[in-house]
Amino acid sequence: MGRQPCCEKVGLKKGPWTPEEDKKLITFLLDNGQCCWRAVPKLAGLLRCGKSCRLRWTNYLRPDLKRGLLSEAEEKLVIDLHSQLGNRWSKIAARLPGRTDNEIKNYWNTHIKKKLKKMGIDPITHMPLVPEDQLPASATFSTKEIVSSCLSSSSSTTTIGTTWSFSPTNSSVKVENNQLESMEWPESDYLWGMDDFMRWHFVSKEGEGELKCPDPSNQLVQEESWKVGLF
DNA sequence: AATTCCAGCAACCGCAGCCAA
DNA sequence: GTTGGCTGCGGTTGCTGGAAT
Repeated sequence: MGRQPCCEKVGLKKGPWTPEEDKKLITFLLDNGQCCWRAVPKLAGLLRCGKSCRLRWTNYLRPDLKRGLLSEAEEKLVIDLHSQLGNRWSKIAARLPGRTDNEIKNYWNTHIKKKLKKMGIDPITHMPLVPEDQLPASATFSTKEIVSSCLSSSSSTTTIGTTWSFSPTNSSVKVENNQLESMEWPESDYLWGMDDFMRWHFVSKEGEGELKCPDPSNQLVQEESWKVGLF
């Protein structure tokens, strides 16, 4: 039997969206809001699958999207979140205002993966890419340190990062997070809430963004700085 | 100048999860 | 408890433009 397709594909257009199609979709969604995606193409006068409309809207047409390359701070945040969450792009994207899961996934696959490999870090495990026979008796590696030193020579104050201590003799790996106490936390605990994220201080630096750890004594000022810098 | 190669990115596909009937 | 529909997610594909030959 099998499932029915999400929509009747016969006669539907595929491939790149035209400006006219974009305009129709934007106009419809701004006028009516997001309702059931299945009905959107019909109501908006588009020969597209509802899924395709949702994707186009969420990834490219939404007015709150940021475009362009990820800033250094965003890149570091993505790396850190990936070390905690793995390929859960939507969860990672939720921590980066104005960025989409698809955008981050693409950026990871095309830029960050290569960069990490070049740095000697396994992009999957975030462990150092060192042949087993070359490992010291015991060592401590920090993605924070490696990433910070390799991504930029500027003095970053970002304090996000995961520290891996492992001992080949007993194959034990100890994972520590500079912000978070344990990788074993349930997601709701070890992920930052949006409020936590908003407390970070976004500083414009020669066109690049940078996250700074907030001064706990002046949280309100830091929060406002972040918002101003970001938007 | 023409051709080939390759990186980057937009878009598609299939599956899983959720929810209502 | 089961079934079917819808939405969202993650992996993958394929097109495009720039670089290399």
